[in-house]
Amino acid sequence: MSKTSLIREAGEEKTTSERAYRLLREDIVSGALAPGQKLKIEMLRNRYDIGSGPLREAMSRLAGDHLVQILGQRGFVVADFTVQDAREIGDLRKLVEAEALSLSIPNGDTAWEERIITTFHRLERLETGPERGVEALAEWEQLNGAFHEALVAACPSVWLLRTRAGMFKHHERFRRLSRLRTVLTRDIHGEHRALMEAALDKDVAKSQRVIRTHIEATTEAVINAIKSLGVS
Amino acid sequence: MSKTSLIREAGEEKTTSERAYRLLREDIVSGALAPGQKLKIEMLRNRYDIGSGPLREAMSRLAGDHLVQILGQRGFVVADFTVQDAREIGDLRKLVEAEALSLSIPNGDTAWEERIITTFHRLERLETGPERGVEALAEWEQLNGAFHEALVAACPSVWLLRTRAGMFKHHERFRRLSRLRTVLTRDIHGEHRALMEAALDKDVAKSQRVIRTHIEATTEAVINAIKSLGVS
DNA sequence: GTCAACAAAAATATTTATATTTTTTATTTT
DNA sequence: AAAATAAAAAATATAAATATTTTTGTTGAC
Repeated sequence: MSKTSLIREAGEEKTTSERAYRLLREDIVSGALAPGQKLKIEMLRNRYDIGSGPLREAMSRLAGDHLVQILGQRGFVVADFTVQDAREIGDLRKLVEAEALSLSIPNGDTAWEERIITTFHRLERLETGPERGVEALAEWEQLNGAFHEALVAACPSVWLLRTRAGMFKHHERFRRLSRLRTVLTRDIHGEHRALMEAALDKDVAKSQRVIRTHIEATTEAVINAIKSLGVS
Repeated sequence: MSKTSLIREAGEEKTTSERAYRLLREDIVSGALAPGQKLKIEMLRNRYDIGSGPLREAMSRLAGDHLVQILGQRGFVVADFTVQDAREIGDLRKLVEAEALSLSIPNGDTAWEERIITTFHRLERLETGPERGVEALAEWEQLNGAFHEALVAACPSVWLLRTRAGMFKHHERFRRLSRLRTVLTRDIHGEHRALMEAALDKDVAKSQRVIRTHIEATTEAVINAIKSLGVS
């Protein structure tokens, strides 16, 4: 079985473990593997055509990311979450992202500004364009993530960025859930514009205010969505 | 070979993977496995008498904690660190621990206060007692960790506490390094006392000031120690 | 003689396959 | 209904096979 060549063609990943990690992570964040669901080795082997070794390694790594929980001698489950988790992660994201932004702004050069403008326009095109359905969700998520990342990209602390990215990724699990259910009454596009303008003005205090409000609003929307779904 | 019974006698851990995780983590944090060192499977198998499967799982998990780095098809290494890392982790710890403390204080009950007092006194006994050598280092580290944890224990956000614990643990790698080399000119004991008093007074603003100063001082000491060691 | 290019060998990492242990489920007995 | 037992399923660990990287040694050009 020449899996090797196939992997190499795909391009990036050097090992089966890495592929398993990426695939599992995607399926957990997207919700394809539901919170609380048991991750049976047998099932996953069929699903991805990957042996138990690499799968176990991938799940161990995901446990470090708090996306998978290890149950003693009883296997792995997708990490469950509650309304409380959504609130906590939102608050922590607020704390960390505001800090990262305040360090990024005074450090931002022309390339940083251009990246913000570019990612903003891509996002704008999708947000103000013709209404599209659920298929646009993954795309919006991608562009939204790129915009937020562009804002903090000039922050010199990789540990701060790493922590921010972790919280953002976790929040994505919730955001996806909420967008499937709620009509977006918020003016997200306007919030994004305000964010961009404050950053390009190099107004740290205002940027922090805006991002905090933005994340708070997102968190509230997510929490309402979760509650309406009847999740604990 | 009846390893099982041995594990069970030891008590806690249900799987070999978990034991491997604990052992490796200890050896990395303590410095027994040096930063940048290659973690060859063969070597680790001899060292711990554990098979490659569990070892690889443990290292994958440690990669999630950023204590181990995965090198494509070329194995694992102990995560290296620089002066820059020490500063960033210190700053992040400052941000997160001050926030956790400010949420803990208004939430603290009598048991919380008693725990702070208890852990402080244990630490005080060691810090003001007869001068001891390097053997007391691990003990001091343990008591210091317990005191800091007691302070934030009433914080209701598990995600915040989790992040704080991660940064604290990372900082421990640096702290150990610094204590091996530098004479402690700082009045750490006094800082700890000020910290306890501000917390028990339920003075959030003062507590935050004190903890920030305390962490800053620790970070500076660590950075000087690293520089004197000639680490990049 | 030194350096680079190449090929073979060794070392190492990774994966799969197999064996063992543990947990869960079903069945029977008290 | 509760406890005990047996059977099945699942998780975990070991050992063997496979693939990759690194090292070593050789050849040939300059």
